[in-house]
Amino acid sequence: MSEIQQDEQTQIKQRREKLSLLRDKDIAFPTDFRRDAIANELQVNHGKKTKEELDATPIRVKLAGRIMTRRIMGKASFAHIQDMSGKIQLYVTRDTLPEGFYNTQFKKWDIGDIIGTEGVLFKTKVGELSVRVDTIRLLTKALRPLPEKFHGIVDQEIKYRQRYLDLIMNEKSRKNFEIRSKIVSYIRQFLTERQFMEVETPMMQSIPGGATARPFTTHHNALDMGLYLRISPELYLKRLVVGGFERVFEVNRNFRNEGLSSRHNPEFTMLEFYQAYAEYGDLMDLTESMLRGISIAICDSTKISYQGEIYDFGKSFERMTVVESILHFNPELNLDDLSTRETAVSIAEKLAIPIKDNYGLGKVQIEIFEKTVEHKLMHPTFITAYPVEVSPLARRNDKDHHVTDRFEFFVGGREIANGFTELNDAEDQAARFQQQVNEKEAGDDEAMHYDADYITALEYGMPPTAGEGIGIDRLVMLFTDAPSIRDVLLFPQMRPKS
RNA sequence: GGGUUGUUAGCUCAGCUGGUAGAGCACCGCACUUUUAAUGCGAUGGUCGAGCGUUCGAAUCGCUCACGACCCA
Repeated sequence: MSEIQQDEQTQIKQRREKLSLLRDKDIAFPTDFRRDAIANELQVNHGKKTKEELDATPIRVKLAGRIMTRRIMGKASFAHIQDMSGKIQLYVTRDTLPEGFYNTQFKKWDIGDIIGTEGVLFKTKVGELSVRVDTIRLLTKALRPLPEKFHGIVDQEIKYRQRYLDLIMNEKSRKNFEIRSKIVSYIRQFLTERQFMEVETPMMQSIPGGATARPFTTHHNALDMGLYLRISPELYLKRLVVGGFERVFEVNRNFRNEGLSSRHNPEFTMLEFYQAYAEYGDLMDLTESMLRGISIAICDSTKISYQGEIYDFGKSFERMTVVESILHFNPELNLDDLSTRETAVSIAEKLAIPIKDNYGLGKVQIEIFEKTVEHKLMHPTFITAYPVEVSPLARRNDKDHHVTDRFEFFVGGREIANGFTELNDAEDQAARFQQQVNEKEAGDDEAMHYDADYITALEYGMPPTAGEGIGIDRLVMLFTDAPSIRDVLLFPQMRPKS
C-alpha cells in the first residue's frame, strides 16, 4: 500500500479538503504579509510591564508564526504562535473579527498552520503577555499534523531524519544549533582580531593529505581523473603560508570514510589555523584563551557542565607529555617499560592491544596511550611530545629526536584539538613522506601519500610556523551538553530508510 | 564487526505464561468569552517494521531481514 493512500484516510485528507476550500475562495498561499515584531523581543521589551501600563499606552504589533497550541472556549480562544525567536500567546474573540470569520475561518485552522496577525499587547489574568487580536490571516496551510504537543518528538530517528520537526517541537534542539552558530562566529572574530585571514582551500584533492584516514573517492568526468574528498586542508593552508599569508584559517568540512558513532560523522567540521613565526607553545596559549572566551561568551562562566561533570576553562590547563601521562595513569609501569620497543610491546600485549609487526616504539606508545589514558583526560589537558612516527608533518624536537613539538588537547575524555610546530625542513618532510609510502606498501591503507608538489612548495621556504586543528562538532557537543555528535549536526548521516 | 535493546493510531506509550487491538494528546461533532498539557460529552482512526515458520489460533513464541538506540572492538 502506498503511503499516499494511507495518508488520505487520515487527518491529512481533512486538511487537504480545507486547503481546497481556501483555493476556491481566495489566494491560498499569500506572500504579502509583513510583520513588525517578533515574539521574544516583545517578551523582553514589554513582558515586565503591568496590565495598567500596557492598557494606558496601547502597543500595536504585527506578528507571524506557526500555531503551536490552541484553546477554544466558545466565542474566545487562546493560541500560542512560534516564530524564529520564541512563542507568544494570542487572544482571539469572535466579536473583534469580521462577521462570521471566527466560526467559518479561524476555528477551522489547525495546529501547525502559519498565520499573520495584528493586535494590541495586554496582560491576561495570570499575567502572561499576549496579543489581543483584531486581524488574523492564514498564510500557509499545513497538511500534516504536528507531533503531540506535550512530549514533542522523542524518537531519535525522527529527530535526525526529519530535523525540521525536531526544530519546530524542541527548543533544546534549536538552542543547540544557535550555540553552534555563536561558537563559530566567536572563533571567526577571535582569529580575525589577531590578523588571521579566512581562506577556502580545495575540498576535492588529487592527493588526500594532511592526516591519516581513509578518504572518499570521486571522479571528474571532463578531466577523466580520480579525485578524493579532503581528509584535511592542512597541506594547502601551509602552501599559503609559503605564499606569504602568514596567518590563515579555514572552518569547513572534512570527509573521512570511516564508521559512524556518537563521536564520528563521515563529514565533520574542522577549524584549522596557521601562524608563522610561532611555536606549538604559542598555540597552546592561544587555545586556552580561545576556549576560555567561548565559555564566557556561551555560558557566561569559565565553568561548563558536560554530562554531569563540571569542567573549568578558567584555570590554566594541565600539560604533560605522552609518556608522563601513560606513567601517571598506569602507576605500576616505569619509564624503562616504555623505553624500548620490546618492553613496550609486552605491556601492550598484557593490555590486549593488537600490535602489528611494522609498529615502531612510537606507535606502540600511542596505542598504549589511547587505550589507557585518553578517555581518562577529563579536565582540560594538553598532552605533548608525540612520537615522530605518528606525526609525519610535525617538527622534530631539538633535544629528543624521537618526539615532535606537538600537542593534543583533551577534555571530557575526548580529543578536541591537535597542533604542532610545522615541519618546514623540506628534506626531512620528504623522508617522512617516504616512510609513509613504505608503510602504505606494507599494507597500512591509512598511511599518507607522497605529495611532491607540497615538497616543492617547502623547498621555496616556509617560515617557522605553528598550526592547529580543532574539531568544531566535538567542541559544540561540550558547550551544548550533547551526548552524541548527531545532536550538533543539523543533518547527520543516516542509512537510507529503504 | 560483536553484544544488549527497540520498532503497536499522526505523536507519546500500555498490551501478563498465545484467545476479536487499548489510553492520553491530535483530529471530527456538540457545549463553553481569561485559557495555557484548558475542560465536559460523543465519534473516527491500526496489514501491531517486513518476510517465513510453530500453532486450531500470533502484536505476543522461533528464525531471517530492514532501520534505530546504547555498550564494546
